Amino acid sequence: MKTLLDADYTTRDDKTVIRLFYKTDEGREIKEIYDFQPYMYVLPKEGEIDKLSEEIGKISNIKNVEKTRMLEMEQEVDVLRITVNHPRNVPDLRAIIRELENCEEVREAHIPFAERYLTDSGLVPMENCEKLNLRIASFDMEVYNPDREPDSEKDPIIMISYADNHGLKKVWTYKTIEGLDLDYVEVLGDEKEIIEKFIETIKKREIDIITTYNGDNFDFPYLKDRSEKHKIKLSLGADNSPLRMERRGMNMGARVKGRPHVDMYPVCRQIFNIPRYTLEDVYQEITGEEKKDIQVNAMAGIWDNPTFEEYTAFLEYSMSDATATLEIALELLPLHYEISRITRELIYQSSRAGSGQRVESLLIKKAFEKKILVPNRPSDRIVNKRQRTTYSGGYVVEPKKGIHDNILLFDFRSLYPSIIISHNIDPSTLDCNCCQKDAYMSPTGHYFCKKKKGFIPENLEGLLQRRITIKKKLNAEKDPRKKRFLDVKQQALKLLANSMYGYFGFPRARWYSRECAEAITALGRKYIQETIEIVPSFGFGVIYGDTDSVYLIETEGLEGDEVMEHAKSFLKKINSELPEGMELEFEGFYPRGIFITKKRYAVIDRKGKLIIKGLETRRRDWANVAKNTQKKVLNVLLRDKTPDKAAKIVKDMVQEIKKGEIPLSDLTINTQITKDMGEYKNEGPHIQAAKKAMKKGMEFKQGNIVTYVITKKGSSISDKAKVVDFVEEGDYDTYYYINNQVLPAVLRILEALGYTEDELKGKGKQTTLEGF
DNA sequence: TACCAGAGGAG
DNA sequence: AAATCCTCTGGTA
Repeated sequence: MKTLLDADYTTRDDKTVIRLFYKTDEGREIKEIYDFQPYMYVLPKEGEIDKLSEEIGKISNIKNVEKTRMLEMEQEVDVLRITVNHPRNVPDLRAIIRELENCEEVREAHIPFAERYLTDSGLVPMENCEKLNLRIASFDMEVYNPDREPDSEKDPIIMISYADNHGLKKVWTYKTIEGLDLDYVEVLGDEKEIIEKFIETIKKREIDIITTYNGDNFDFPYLKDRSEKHKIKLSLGADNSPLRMERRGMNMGARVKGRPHVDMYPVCRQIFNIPRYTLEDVYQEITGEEKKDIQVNAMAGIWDNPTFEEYTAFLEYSMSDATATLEIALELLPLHYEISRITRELIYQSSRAGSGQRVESLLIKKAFEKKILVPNRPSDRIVNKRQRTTYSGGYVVEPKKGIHDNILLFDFRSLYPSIIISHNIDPSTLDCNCCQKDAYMSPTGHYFCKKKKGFIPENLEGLLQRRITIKKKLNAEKDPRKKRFLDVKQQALKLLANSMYGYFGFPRARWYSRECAEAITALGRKYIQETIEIVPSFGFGVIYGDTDSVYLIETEGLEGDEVMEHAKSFLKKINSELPEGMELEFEGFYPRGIFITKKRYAVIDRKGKLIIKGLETRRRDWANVAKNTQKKVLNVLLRDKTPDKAAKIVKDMVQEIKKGEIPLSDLTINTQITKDMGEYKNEGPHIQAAKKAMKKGMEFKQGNIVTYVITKKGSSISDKAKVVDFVEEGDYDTYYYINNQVLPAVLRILEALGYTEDELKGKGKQTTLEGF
């Protein structure tokens, strides 16, 4: 048994060699493939294939020209398959060929060579990797940082922590202290020695996967710089090749050949929705436990003049970074193994890929199997054009504002995927020539072929059917380990199925089709609107709805079983009229809910669990004081049904804030820097806070989340905004936190119940309590 | 006060 | 480098 961990190509004697990095029962294996050459397809102008073939034959660096038949928009076409001697010549040859008189188009010239091999060979990365018991290690570094942000030119690495899933835990450092007693600490001579020890350990312990937390942007590039300083070859690769930093779009990826490096930071940003993505926050999200943390600005001081307690705490912190990263990796990697297997992308790629890239990888593999010509990547000009053409999305119902009791929720199961499948929505079936009258119609005026199944609907259906099979197995399975394995499998399939609609509308997609994306959403609107129209005839009223869901209340004085009977006949009626594969489901019953505006509401379920949507409580750019107060008010209204307590909660919190005793952790606001720092026309509080912090040596760039507090000193809000690291406890603007945080968050809710702002601020009388 | 840029959520 | 719809803030004129 073996599992494919990595693949690349190299050049030997000017010939290409594909290398496949396997983990096997015995150890590892690097298989080399010599007989695979890059190629591209060329579509000739109508009837000119022979002329074109002749023209291409005259060009140098071409190994072979051969006629073949491929599918283009579900039609068989004659094309030329051009084999090239080396991938490095592909771009130039493509440019030459596409200018030839008889050439219509060049295809598949831009598929990276190693990926091309994986596609054509049908190899599945990470197959059986669970059975092979992969050796997974994590590492983290602490760096000397007297100027806050370390500079790899001068600031050495002072600790490297390491943990693997075979029991080894280490912190390598080169300073000790009297009485130091931590069994995992190994004190070596200097920075060079700890780096060498790290490299040696990865190799000796036959590590298969290296994980880090932000290793792409910090640990690996820093380690690389420091290794170069010491003239150490950072030969971590399974073939002893050095670590390589690769460009991946806007970001960098640290690549170790044959021992894939998986950076958990981008993985966590994709999977979790939390206010911040520090290792501590993510660790808490996964395990529910607090992780040790120490102040970054204290590190250099501790290193220079350590006390026993401080140094021990520093070492413990360092160790916990590696063990936490390992724990996170062990938790999240299984999903990525599965995504890797489904999309047949290397784990190095798939762990860093976005939804669009994953869908595309999957489609390229499936296209190869069906001999479908892969569409080219759009040029920047086309991408720009696509970005300018927008289309309409889901339908949102204006909510009936206020409190409602006994709410029923219905929603369409996988609305967009089920529309794609049941209406056969695909670029190749769009406005086909064969079934104009009898086709699947879209409200947009386009129609979709009924005779031939489209490429994307077919594959989407495949994903969903596999998911159904797996879910059946999952329900029958007793062994918790196997259950978890199956659950991860179905999650991965769901993830990919749900990405298909977005892919149609993604301007950089090869299979982009605005008509398809538009048809999907238009049909979605049609079905939800038709559903809403017949609601009254079953004795219900619509409280709210968004895209694929409707919240209903009973309106004709029915009770208990009678309500459920009506709900059942409502469902039956809707479902009898839906196309096969689409289904409206009863999703839940909520004794009470409060609806504020579109996309902002809260309901409580029978178990007393509060479900809050869109409100400040759910947003990272609001302070905890406001979020917690809002949550308390919602609890009082929905759970305890004691609205008069709400005013007291708010008044008490206002007093607390005035006292100046709210801890900073409840005052911080998190906002992401979404643009390049220089691109801002309007600099909001987070940007101005970041800029001030940058003057003090902190680094900020696009993608970072700024955690700031509105302090006492300054004129405007932005002026008062300071990154939390530079704020003293108690230094906060009470006026701002009362009037711009707590009050707006709670007033919005109370106003939806009919209170006025003046009443709530004690200026008026509380007479509008009746009604609940 | 009206408008905008910017952000982050829902589905 | 998945889509659109929507609310809300802080700054500006």
